[in-house]
Amino acid sequence: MKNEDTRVQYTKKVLKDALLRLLKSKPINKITIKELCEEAGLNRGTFYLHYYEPNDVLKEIEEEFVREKLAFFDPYMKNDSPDQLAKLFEAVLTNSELSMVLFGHNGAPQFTARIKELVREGVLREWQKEFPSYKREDLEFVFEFAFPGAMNLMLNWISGEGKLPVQEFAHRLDLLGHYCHLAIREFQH
Amino acid sequence: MKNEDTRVQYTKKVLKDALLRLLKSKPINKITIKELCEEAGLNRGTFYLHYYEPNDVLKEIEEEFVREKLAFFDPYMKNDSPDQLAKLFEAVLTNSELSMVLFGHNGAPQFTARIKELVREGVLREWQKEFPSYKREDLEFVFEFAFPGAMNLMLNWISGEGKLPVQEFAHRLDLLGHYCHLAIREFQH
DNA sequence: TATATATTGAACACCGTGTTCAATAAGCAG
DNA sequence: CTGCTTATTGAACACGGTGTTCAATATATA
Repeated sequence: MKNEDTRVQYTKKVLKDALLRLLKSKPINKITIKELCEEAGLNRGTFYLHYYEPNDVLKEIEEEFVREKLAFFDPYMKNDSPDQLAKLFEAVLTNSELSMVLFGHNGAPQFTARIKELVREGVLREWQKEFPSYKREDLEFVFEFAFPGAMNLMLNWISGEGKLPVQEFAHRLDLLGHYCHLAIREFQH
Repeated sequence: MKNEDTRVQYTKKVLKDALLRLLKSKPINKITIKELCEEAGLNRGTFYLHYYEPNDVLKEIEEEFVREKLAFFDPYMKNDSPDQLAKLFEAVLTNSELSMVLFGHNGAPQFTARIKELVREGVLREWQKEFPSYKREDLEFVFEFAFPGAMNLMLNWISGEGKLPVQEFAHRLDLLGHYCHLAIREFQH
């Protein structure tokens, strides 16, 4: 009873594949259980044995992506190297098709929020180390500014098929993050 | 035949009011035509005389908000003053309830994009004036970074009932935008 | 006041939903 | 390989929202 039944694994896999196919042409909330099952070649009743709505399948896809490709963000790994950003790009690049769906507008509203929370702790800790004199709340303020911007740039970058070389793109993100901190000096309270 | 029929005006108004009421508890894509009409006290058939789906009503609400409250962004008004930001805050503050819905997660996915395009031209022109030596594409790169961040901060700020004084909040946004430009100096090509 | 037209309520077929049931297929443990 | 367990299937069902129609009614406008 170690692993899931082979049949269940198959069912979930074809559902995920079918969903990703459909997500390229329409947003998640326009995808119906019926069409998802037809795309997957499954009986509609089978869907209800594992999920409640199509978004559940998407959540599972995200979960896998985070667990398998973004494991290095785990704070327990004590990965204090600033090349996390580079690793993230690598993961995104080698899974660009999937990333485009997850990060894109047809993707999951909850995904961005998921990544945000995943990244928050590590980034704030890093920043706190670099700027010990700054207040935690000011760093969070800047994080709330910089994170969505970085996500948006990344989405543009993936979609645009990476006109900029990876190194330069990462360099710019790094720069922007860095310069945002400088603003804190002029914050008032 | 100057204006719309009084009855049509009434119908659209109650639909908008009803939709805003419903949007406080659930996202737009979960709102059904049936419940919207019941909330509005209208016959379901009446809805189809003016709209196709609930999102159309939301789009019209946005349209009005932009036209009535954000008219000063119109580039034809040649409003070259940098107090556009302050005016935006004023508009958002005096319509905080509506703004929270439009900017928030239950609101319209297209609204943020709408504002983005509305603001883009003015902001880029302003920046180009301030930093004539910078390339247009670099300024756009920074805009793609700064805009989502600013929107996110604004949403947080409205929802948090404005813990920060307006002036200080606007000051910080201004600062962040300014410091982002400094990064351009170190861009490579 | 007379005319135009917006709204209503009812009815309709259509479609996706969520659930059930017995029959069938496939995996898994011994 | 065999027997047991369980996932999947196909069919059926009631339910609810959709989109459209129609004549009847109410209301605005000229």
